[in-house]
Amino acid sequence: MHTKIDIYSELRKRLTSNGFDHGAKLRAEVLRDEFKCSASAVREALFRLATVGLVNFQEQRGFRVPQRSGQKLIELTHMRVLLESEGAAMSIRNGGIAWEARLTAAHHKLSHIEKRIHASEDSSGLIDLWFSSEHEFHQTLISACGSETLKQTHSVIYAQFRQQLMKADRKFNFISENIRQHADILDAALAADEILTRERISDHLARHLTGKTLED
Amino acid sequence: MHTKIDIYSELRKRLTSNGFDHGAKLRAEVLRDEFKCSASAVREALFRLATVGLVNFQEQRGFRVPQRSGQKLIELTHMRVLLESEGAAMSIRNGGIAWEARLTAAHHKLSHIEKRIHASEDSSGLIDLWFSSEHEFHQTLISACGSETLKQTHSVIYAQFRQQLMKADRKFNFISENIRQHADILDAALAADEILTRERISDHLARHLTGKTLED
DNA sequence: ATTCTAAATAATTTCGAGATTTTGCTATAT
DNA sequence: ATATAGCAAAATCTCGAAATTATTTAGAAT
Repeated sequence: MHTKIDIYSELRKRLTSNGFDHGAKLRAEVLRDEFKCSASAVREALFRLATVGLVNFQEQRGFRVPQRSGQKLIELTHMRVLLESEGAAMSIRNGGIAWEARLTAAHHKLSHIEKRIHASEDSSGLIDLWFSSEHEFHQTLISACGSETLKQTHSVIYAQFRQQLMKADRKFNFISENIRQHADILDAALAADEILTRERISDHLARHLTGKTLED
Repeated sequence: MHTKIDIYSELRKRLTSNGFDHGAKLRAEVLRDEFKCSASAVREALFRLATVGLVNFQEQRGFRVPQRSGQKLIELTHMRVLLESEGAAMSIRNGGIAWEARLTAAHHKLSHIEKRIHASEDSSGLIDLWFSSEHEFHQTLISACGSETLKQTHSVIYAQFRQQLMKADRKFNFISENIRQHADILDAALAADEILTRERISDHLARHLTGKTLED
């Protein structure tokens, strides 16, 4: 038996990691079987997901997974740059040793996984691990900013960003560039150089501003 | 008879304009009478409001209006500065004549109301008008930024900001300072001076960063 | 062949009753 | 007096069936 929160998190996970196709219809009456609960419970979860942008809802027409869109990815990337730059700058000012330690740890973990992906032929088993480690690194970057509001907003935007890329990011052609960029961000942050950190976050995300990342 | 969207918007309006006390309990079984509908319909609306931060929800403990909090107001103000500065700068670059015209119009309307409030003894009849005009001016400021995502995020943050202030802003002690600040923002925006516009938006909102605006 | 209409089918939304959980009250013991 | 346990009342949550609305299909007319 699944609890209400399980339904929400399970759906959220699928919506951000290739569990549904873009544009797919999400019928409560169908999903209820998987979760062994009523349609209303699923419906409620879908509603909540709709207000954080991971599901589209239309009156009398049900729920759908948002379509892929180059414009949307550009906007989400822009928001990420805005929020992460600001959050990282604030963390540099307020974070102290504890934050630096957490950031170093998060980078160490991410870096290890990225190197394994870079080395191996078949990286399919490492995808989920990379997604969560990449998320953790970027989350840690802003974790000492002192604003719950900024962190919550970032988490909403990040999930939508991930959803747009759930198909595209699976080939890891970008991985060697990424390894360097993550290290560069870490260095700038540890050097407490706000301007440089902002620049490097911006550079890191720049490849999503070309409108090319969604092409298959 | 009320439709579902009416329930949502009516509750949203009350939650941002002194319709409920801070911390008040929101019982679906009670509110159903006002809307002449089932508790489930109200419950659904409350859920949706919870995910945009206008209502707090706790499992098995129902819904509440968020408490006032100096820290939260500071964070929301900071987010407004971040989003409005960026949105205004982008609008300056992309907006063109049409945007300038809309901004001038919005300012004209707001300015007219602010002067009436400044002059009159009893401004209570003008409160709602001022709220909506002030909102419209700030919304217009970022309206040509080209990013739906930024505009939607701003609208969520703005609503929460307004909710924090729904009691406090009713005395209008700040109004004469505000008249000048809005005019200054308009001037800088029309002069296409991005840096100055950013500064003036920041100055305009600065009084909410002191933690004093919530005191009665 | 195409367009329009109407019936049939399918999907979505509303609703209130029953099940579950929390909260408030009272009695008892320390 | 304070704390605890048990009981009663109230609030919340779940669910499936009924009502509403959308979509598809089939038939008729241009």
